Amino acid sequence: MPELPEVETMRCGVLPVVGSRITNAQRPECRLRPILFEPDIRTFDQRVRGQEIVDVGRRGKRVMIHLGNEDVIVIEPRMTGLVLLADPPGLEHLRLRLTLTGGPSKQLLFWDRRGLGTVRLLAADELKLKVDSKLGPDALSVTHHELKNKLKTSRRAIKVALLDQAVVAGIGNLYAAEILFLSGIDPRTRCDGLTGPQWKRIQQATHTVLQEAIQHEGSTLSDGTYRNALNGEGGYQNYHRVYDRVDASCIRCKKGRVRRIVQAQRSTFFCPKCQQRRGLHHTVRAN
DNA sequence: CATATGTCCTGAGAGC
DNA sequence: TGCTCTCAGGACATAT
Repeated sequence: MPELPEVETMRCGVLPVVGSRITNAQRPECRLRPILFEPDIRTFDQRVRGQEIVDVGRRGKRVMIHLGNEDVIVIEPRMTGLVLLADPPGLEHLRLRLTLTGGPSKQLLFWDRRGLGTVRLLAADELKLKVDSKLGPDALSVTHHELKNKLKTSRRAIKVALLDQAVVAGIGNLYAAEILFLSGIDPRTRCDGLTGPQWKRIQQATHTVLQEAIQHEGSTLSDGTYRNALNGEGGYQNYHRVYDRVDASCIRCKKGRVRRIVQAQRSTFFCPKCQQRRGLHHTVRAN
């Protein structure tokens, strides 16, 4: 679930450890591990030991921990991963512990209940190949020209295209629905049928929704998994306009009822009245 | 037992 | 026909 706002909240939460030094890296207690952990923990530990954390950044839905030797720890939480300074929800699913010294926190943790998340230690020259080349511009800074140019010939539905991290990095299922609601655009609209002003509205709505969500520290859904770095809940779930609100009356027009459809095997929520399609021929069929 | 948030992979089918 | 684009489905692991 962590999408851009949740990952950005994690990033800000661990920012205070910039300037700390890593004493060691361990894969604690549990034998469970992330789907991908590279290199092996022994090599990982050797390479990070004694290194200073010089910055904590973010690329799309990944947290980037930059070390003094220019190596970067790239953490991808995927469905249930958390980057924490506080003690985790349970020790059972703790996947990585960095012991720290010389700063406000004595640890930086990666906790992941489902274990689909990944942790990689990459040298500077590997970053371009393994991270940058797979991601489009960050959703917070993407321009409407970039969106339009990448998608104007695409036959995909706009909702599906917004989830493509190679197009724009950071948007997931929840925020795609919120963004298109704010844009007033039917999620089934084909990209090649969108007009210039519509691309601009999508870009503006993307910025607005993501910034709002960051201010509220992301969305903690009913499963309660997502937490900020101090193990607190996000607050944006109370401000969702359409996500997970099937049959509720639309907050804008008050008349339409929020509808749920399935696109690319994921739920899409929208208001059929506020998000009118212009013509059938510009729409991608959804089941 | 179906469902949920993200990504990667494969294979089939659509369309230029 | 041939190439490219797109989507369906499975895999990953777990709790409601």
